Amino acid sequence: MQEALTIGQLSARSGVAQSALRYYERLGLIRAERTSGNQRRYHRGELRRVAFIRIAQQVGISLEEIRAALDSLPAARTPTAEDWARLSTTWRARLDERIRLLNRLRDDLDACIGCGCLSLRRCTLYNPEDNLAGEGPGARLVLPG
Amino acid sequence: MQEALTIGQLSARSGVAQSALRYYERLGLIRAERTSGNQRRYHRGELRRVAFIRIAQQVGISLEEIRAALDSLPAARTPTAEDWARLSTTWRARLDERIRLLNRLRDDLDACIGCGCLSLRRCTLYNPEDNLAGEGPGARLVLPG
DNA sequence: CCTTGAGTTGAACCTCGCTTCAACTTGCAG
DNA sequence: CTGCAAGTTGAAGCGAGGTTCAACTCAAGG
Repeated sequence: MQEALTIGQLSARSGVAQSALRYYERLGLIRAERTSGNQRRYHRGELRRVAFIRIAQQVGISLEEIRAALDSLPAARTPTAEDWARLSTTWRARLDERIRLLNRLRDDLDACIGCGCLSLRRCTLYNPEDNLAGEGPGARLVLPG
Repeated sequence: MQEALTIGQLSARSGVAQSALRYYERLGLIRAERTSGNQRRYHRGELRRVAFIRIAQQVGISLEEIRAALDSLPAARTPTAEDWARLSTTWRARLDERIRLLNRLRDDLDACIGCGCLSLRRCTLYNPEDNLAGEGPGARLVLPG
């Protein structure tokens, strides 16, 4: 098993376009060594990073936030299982939060449809606190989060 | 209760910037009548549409997809509760799907961290079907959805 | 050698979802 | 009627997250 991956190999393995991998490198999300001829060679560990990046993106986290999270991993040595676990703990909270939000949105929508209150009056979804009467009649849209 | 809302009123009520409301109109997401002096006047029902748009956006649905969904509402008459309910049913499925996906992502991540398999080998998260051995050894990243 | 495919760069371009701007016109209160 | 806030337009700009392109170099096989 060879130690380093070319960009083509990393792209094929990760399913991420080469242009995107170079872009991630510019943003500081992944790292590569260079051959004498200036070609990128990736540690196998970068595959983990790329996977992590795509997963995080899926749940709506920006590349900048992802970069910040990945910066918490030690650059000098290969991250251990504990390093990843520490990072994962933080992110689990994010996932939990998003799941909670989605559930609330769905349930609220169900409730609104059910009660026929999509008129935006007396509706917990659009007017959660019912304290917005300051500027004339009617509710104001308040988005959760 | 006045019948029509100005753009300023709709903006204040919905929490959406006027520029965004004009943008939505250009994309065909909302509609407005015009005064003799060419100013927009919104039916109160447009408030529902705007709220719907923001909610849908929150769960990561593009404006184009939202437009397609809203096109299913009758343009001629004010949508009834049944019209909205029909639309909501479709979207509930979307929400359920996204919730399912997020849960899976979280659980898989937990499992991967737990088993130390973030090496992308023998890992259900990165290699759900374990049938990707065609092009050399090692797993390929396969994103769900 | 020569060829061919894979890799390199910076710059330009793209879509999405808006915001900002300039240069006006309308609506309404005093 | 004046004055001013609120509305109008099209065009340009922005930030994120990339892709595409031209012009080149590198690596490996014959």
